[in-house]
Formats: sequence, structure tokens, C-alpha cells
Amino acid sequence: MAGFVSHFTNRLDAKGRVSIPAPFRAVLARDGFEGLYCFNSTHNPAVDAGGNQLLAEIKTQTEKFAKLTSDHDMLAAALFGDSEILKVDGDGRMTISDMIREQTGLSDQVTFVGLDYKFQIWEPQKYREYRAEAQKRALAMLSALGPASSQGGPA
Amino acid sequence: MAGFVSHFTNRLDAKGRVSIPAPFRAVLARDGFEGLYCFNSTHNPAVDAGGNQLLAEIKTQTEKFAKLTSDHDMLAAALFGDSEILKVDGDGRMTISDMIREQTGLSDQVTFVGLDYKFQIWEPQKYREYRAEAQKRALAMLSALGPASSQGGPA
DNA sequence: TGGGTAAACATGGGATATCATGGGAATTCA
DNA sequence: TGAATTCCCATGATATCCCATGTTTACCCA
Repeated sequence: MAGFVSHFTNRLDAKGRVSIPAPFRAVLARDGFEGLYCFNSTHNPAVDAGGNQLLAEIKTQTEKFAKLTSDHDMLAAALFGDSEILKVDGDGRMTISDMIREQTGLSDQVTFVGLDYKFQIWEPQKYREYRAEAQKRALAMLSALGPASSQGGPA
Repeated sequence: MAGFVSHFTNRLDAKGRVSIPAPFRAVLARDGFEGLYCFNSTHNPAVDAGGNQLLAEIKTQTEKFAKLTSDHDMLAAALFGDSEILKVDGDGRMTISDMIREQTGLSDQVTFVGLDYKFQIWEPQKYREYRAEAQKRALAMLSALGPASSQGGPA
């Protein structure tokens, strides 16, 4: 099944609410998670968000380290401890928390970016910059993978 | 099974809709994907479109990197974040999004070009130019493959 | 083989539903 | 008891659905 795809920018209202894009809500509904699992991206001024599928990926990653080790504690602290579960209201809106505000630096608009198994929350301008960079890097990464892969990559 | 083949040019109506060529619709129906998966071509002023088969190609690319890493996020942002899933109405039409309009520069007509596992959306005139170039390049590429492989059969 | 009929398809437009957004009222929690 | 949150309803813009039409292509039968 298709996951989170495409990107959308919505306005933040006076109460600090934003509509989660309808296509993303549909994915979340299928996923079945109650609410929205969020945590700060470790490498971008963005917040990662999703449901059970995202949670499953986090578990997969942490399980690569033995429990009770310093590494495991560290990773768990970042991915579980530093997360929040936000509520989604009846109209499909979420309320931007202080954590999200600090992490992203957003003010009156929010950009939602689909990354298949999760989506990210960005301040629109920062996303535009990241996007330009990502496009360049992606092209380089795909080329580096070599021509062996199908049809030389998605055109 | 046969994929997307041949090319067609259809008119855009006042609401920004175009009929997807019937042969392409038949391929999409067989593919089973709900809607139309689209994203900008990285090397042409065209948009790539398709269904599960195209999506599978993209997933193959991103699966080469571990999820939650910086590399994966970047690639996913470029491939999924920059994609759109367009709806197809009951009459087999799609609505041209702003993204497609910007990428292709199309105004009142759309050319659909079959590329087997996906098809492309072009502004008609740009496609004509590209086509002329592609024919020359194809000839050169085939020649470069050498005479040994032609006719393939055991002598 | 020619004409007539039917089917498929691109296209147009009005009616309807969806969605983002705004704001008041009720409720909760400290 | 007051500030913040959650619930509920209103609204305008947009997208979607559904039906109509004309034209071309495919089909059939005399």
C-alpha cells in the first residue's frame, strides 16, 4: 500500500492548530495508530511523525543494539524518550507543541513532507532549501548505485 | 503483459482535466494501483507517471539505505516528497496539478508518451523536439552495442 | 461491399462533496 | 477559578461525481 507521499503546506491558526493533509490522514487511518507519534529528526530541523509503521521502524533500529548497553540507552532516549504522541481532533487537525516549534522554528505555516513510512514537519522556507539540496544529492546517490539497477533509475 | 506504449495528445479542459489515453488506462487497471503516481523527471521537462510497477522501482532505490538515516531521509524526500498521487475520475481523466504545470510548461494540450513500465507527460512541442533527439541518440546507442548482438540467434 | 448501427472515447458543464480554516461553547486540569 | 484545550459547527474554495454530447472507430448484416 502507498504510504505518505507528496508535500503540502498549511496555515497555523490562532490556536496553534494545523490541518494534517487529508491524504496523510487517510494513511494514518489505515495504519490504525491512535494519535500521531512525533520526535525530533536527529539530522534536520524537522520533526518526524507517523503511526505504527514508524514505530515499527524505530524498534527495528534499536534492536540492532544490545539492551542495557550505553548505545541502546542513547538511541532509545532519542527515539522514544524525546518523542510525544499528539492528539488529532475530529477535523483532522493537530496542535503544534513547543517541542515542534523549537525544533523547526516554524511560525505561521507548516510544510508536511511524505517519506513513505513517515512524514516530516518543516518550516516552509527551510524545507525549500533542504529540498533543493536533496534533489541534487539524490541524483548523485542514484548514479553512484550504478547502472545495474533497473532502467538506470527513476527518470 | 504489454506496458505503456505509443503516444497520444489530448486537450486540457477549462477545469484543468485531461483524458488519460484509453490504452494507458487499461494498463493502469491491470496494474491495480488506485490513482496515478507522478513525479518530476530529473533530466527532462516531463513528469513520470505510473502505478505499482513504477512505485516498486522507487522503493527498490530507497531500500538500499537504512531507514531513519540521513541518507534515506534525503532520498525519500526527493523521491516520495516530490511525488504526487493524482486521482483518476470515473471518466478516466486526471487533473493537471501545479507541479506538473511548472515542470512541463504545458498550457492547453498534453502529450502522453508510453515507456513500458511508466509513461511521461509532456508539453507537445517540447516532446516533438525531444523525440527527434531521442531517435538520433537511440540509433547511436544501438550501433554502439556492436554487430555481434544483433539478430541474436545461434549461427 | 456498402450502409447502417452500435460501441468506445474524448470533452463539456452543472450539481455535490471534501477539505482547510475560523471561531464560539463546553470542558479539563492545575 | 482561570487559562488552555477540546469539541462542535459554520463557511468558502476547490475538487469530485455524474450525466450529456459529438465524433470517430469498430462491427454487423444484407
